[in-house]
Amino acid sequence: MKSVKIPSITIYRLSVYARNLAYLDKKNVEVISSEHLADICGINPAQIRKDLAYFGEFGVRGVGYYVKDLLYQLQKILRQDRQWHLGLIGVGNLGAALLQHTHFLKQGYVFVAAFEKDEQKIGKRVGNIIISDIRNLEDVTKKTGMEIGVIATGRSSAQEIVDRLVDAGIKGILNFAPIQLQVPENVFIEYVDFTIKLDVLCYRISSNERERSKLNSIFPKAGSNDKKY
Amino acid sequence: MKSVKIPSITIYRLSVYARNLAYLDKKNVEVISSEHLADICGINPAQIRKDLAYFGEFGVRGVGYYVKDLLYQLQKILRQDRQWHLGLIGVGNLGAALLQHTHFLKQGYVFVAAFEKDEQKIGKRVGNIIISDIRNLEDVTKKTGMEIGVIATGRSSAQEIVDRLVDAGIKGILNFAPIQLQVPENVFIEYVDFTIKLDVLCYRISSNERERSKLNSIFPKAGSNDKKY
DNA sequence: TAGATTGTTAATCGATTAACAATC
DNA sequence: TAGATTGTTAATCGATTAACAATC
Repeated sequence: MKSVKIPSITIYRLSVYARNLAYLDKKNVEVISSEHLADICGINPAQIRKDLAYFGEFGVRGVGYYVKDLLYQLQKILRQDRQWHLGLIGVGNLGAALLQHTHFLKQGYVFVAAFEKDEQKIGKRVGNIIISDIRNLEDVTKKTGMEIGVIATGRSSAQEIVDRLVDAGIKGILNFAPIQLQVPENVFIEYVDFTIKLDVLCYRISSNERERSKLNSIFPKAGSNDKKY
Repeated sequence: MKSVKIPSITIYRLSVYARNLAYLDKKNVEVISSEHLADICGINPAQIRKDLAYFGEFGVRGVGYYVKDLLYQLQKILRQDRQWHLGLIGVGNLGAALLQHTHFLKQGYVFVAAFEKDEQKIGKRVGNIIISDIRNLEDVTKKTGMEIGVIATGRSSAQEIVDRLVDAGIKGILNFAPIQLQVPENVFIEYVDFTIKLDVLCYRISSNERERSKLNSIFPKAGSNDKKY
């Protein structure tokens, strides 16, 4: 009865596997070992086998995994075997780019609505979508069968929008706004935050340089002996 | 000599703390406890104190942290106390949105160049940047003092571009292309991948529904007894 | 001083990986 | 059968958190 709680990071990797299997399939690769797939994904092969074991046995011992078959199984697990209806809130530069992001469509994600508070933008078309008034959020959400809200507003309005989406019955939120949001436990939220990733990058570069200049002052020349990878 | 390796996730959280401290400072909050800050960031208070302890003692026992002071210290650690020069490769919908992303500027990130292979786009202006020919990547990188490459191309060209950026001396890459990239060990890379996040979201929604319908068939009504959070 | 909150240790928790029996 | 690779266990590694002495 009590099923094992599967970690988010495992699901994340499943999606990486599926993506790369789709690529291999397109290249007409028919069979792949966990070791080779691990190479492509930048992951440990035991990790892959462990991740898959949460859901069943998909491989053939001594052989590996049939690409088409494993891909099919993963798509079923991830519910990539159907369309998902997205709604965008906040049609700024980023929001507009997401509306026109063709990669989503290939993956089964379709925007069915977009919302703005800016009167100038309401009624305009971006991609295939006519922008709605944010005041009609609840109505349009229900009419269009929106299932997932994509938040591309600023920090200040994000929580209020989330509350309204939750009340309207939305079960998932992809948040691009730089703020931690509150949702009830049967609603799920994922954060996309590239400013933080830039911060991490800059820290790593700086601390690497600090490290090197320290080494250089002790062993002059040592740091300049760069190897190719 | 051998300094403790600080986990990426700690740096990630440091950036979250800094962001929220900046917000608190703007609201004229002067002192904050780890418990309250933890609330805002959606993190355990012991976690915050542990993360900070990697870098020093920034608080006052019995009091908490002075917002302005801690913010200043974090910005110094993260090297947010200077400008960073970004270069964009691939000016599609997403790339163009990033070029015009005003939030970056506030954080000290400035695009100094953008590159395309599409002749139609070369020479056009987006935001403050004139798009360069990708063939001049190495030249323009050096001339503009580009430090970080932001990859917003498709999967197929990403690795080749990374190799050229690395040869041109770039030390950090923010990658939006859906592919695992190879870099030498003194070059750092961060991935932004919102399609995967959508996949995780859909899995969570689906598995939650599967769970609920299972419960409902055993204890009818149980699932409909929704509590507010 | 009494109350509060930090900095830090030690315990807990969870995720990764090596190793190998099972088996194609 | 011999060789290869999975599925799974057990060991390792690392991150989170509770607890509390230090101290403002």
